[in-house]
Amino acid sequence: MAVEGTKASISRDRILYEAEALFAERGFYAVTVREITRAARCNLAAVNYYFGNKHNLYMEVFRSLWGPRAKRIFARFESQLSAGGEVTLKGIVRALAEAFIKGHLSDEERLRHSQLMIREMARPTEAFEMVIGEVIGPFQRRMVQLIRPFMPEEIGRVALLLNIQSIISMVIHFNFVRNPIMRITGMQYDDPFTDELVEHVVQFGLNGLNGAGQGGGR
Amino acid sequence: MAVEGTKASISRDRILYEAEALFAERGFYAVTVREITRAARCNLAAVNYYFGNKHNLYMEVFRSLWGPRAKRIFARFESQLSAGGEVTLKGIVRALAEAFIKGHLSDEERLRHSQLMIREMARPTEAFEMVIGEVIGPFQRRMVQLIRPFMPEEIGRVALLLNIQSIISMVIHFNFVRNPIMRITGMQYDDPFTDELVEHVVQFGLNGLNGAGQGGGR
DNA sequence: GTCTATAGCAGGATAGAC
DNA sequence: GTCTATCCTGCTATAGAC
Repeated sequence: MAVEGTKASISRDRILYEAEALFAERGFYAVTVREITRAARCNLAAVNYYFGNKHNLYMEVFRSLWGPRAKRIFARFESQLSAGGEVTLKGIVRALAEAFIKGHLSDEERLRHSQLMIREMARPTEAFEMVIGEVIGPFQRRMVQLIRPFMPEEIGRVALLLNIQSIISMVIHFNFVRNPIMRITGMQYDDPFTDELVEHVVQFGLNGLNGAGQGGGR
Repeated sequence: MAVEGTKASISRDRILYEAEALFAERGFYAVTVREITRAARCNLAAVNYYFGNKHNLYMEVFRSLWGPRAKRIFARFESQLSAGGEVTLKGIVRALAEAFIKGHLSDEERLRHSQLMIREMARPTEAFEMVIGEVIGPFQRRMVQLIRPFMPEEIGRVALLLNIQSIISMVIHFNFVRNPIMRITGMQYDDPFTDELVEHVVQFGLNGLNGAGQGGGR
């Protein structure tokens, strides 16, 4: 609303930014207003001044940071999709994997984004309606539209959705469950490894999709 | 240690049971000792009497409920695996999917089990060492041992682990992220639907695995 | 082993100076 | 818009009666 970057909004922005990081990392209840204001290098009273209370701050994180970022990721997915000329199943899966695992965000920001989303999926709050209504729902519908032409005619609606969810489960998993993944594989989440992750998701997901509706081989 | 079911241990057991349900559903910080003791129909002081403090109670949930249950699930997986005679790749994936999605636990208990595990994976506490050292690690090694023979000779260690993790990502996803799944598919987690989930995971996972190391089709 | 009562403290929220 | 000081609730943990 207000002009970005004015003196008036600097503290407010820092609070939002730090609050998102902390909520993503540890969840609403584990984070205190004192921590947030300390991280944002401002006063304890600032959260109440700008957002009324802690809960409103949480909601505002979704409205003004998470939501717009999700839209940027979606836009990126679409532009990569149409950049490759003809749309193939492989191109769709690759665009999805890259949007979630690599994308144009910093590694830290992408992790934060996934964590907030998964927290809402696992334990919905008021933000869930926004997350599913404005982001997950539309994305899901778009994926159905994209993938349907590559699936057998007779595939059911639910079966199609489960296929899409399975691809999504991988990208979520590899983003969110980093600790055990690093521990088990011994890898760090650096560029070569995330490249390998994308390649893996594309290959595994494509083969999974290609087998849809045929009862599975071997 | 003490004889199960004696008067002496009834309150303690109820606290453990209710604490696990609450911690799984909402996480350590969102749950209060008051809630736990209210749910267990005993006094506020009981948590400190039996467990010293709230944190020890959390750890005890993992030691005496979660850990043993994980071992039962593992045993179930093994027995189903050997029950089918010859071990096939499909048999392995099916045993895994059934152990996590159906299994012999009640639906509520399985959900609880997954939720606690994922909380630790996403945000490790002291319980993480136990979870990964005694459960996830051994299971992962067993899966490597089982699946390796079906993979191309030249497949790398990390590639193999990513394939295994991808199967696991699906069963975790379909267990944990129920809210959006139900919302999106319009399905309830009843028997027919979990059957469909198992079939889907088996088929999608099998196709994903069968394509491993070949660079993806189409 | 279970209870009541309460200490002690950390948290969210507010009042009011600057 | 930002700060300090403070209120008050609700929490964990403990003391001590039964």
